[in-house]
Amino acid sequence: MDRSARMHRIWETIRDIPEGTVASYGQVAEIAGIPRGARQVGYALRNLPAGHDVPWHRVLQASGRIAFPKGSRGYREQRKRLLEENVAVLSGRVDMQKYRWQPDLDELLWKPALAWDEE
DNA sequence: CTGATGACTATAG
DNA sequence: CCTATAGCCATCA
Repeated sequence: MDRSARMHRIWETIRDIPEGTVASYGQVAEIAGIPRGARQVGYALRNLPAGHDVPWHRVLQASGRIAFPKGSRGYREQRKRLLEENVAVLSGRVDMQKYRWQPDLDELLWKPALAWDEE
């Protein structure tokens, strides 16, 4: 699997995160079929093409914190987008227990199945 | 090839 | 809560 395919797979996975829910970088990586690939998820997001429709703001650190430095432009933008879809952000943090995305069994099985074909 | 980097994570103090 | 540390791993210079 090359760099481009991996990034596309990550972006696709993030597109599946429903409005009003969130996921951690590590969770996105696992679902995308890239174990221990949290940093690669960060890399893929950093390289989003212009005009994308990827809901990047629904991806947070495992602790529920926004990855951008507090007060930075990205931080403010992400916080704003989360609040817009009713996800509470208190002190730069989201309650993961409450908002964590829980994929259907369908997605958990179907997605990895696609990954196997491309090895 | 080698070392530095980072939208990460878990653990310890 | 915060800093430090150690793993992690694809990219990049």
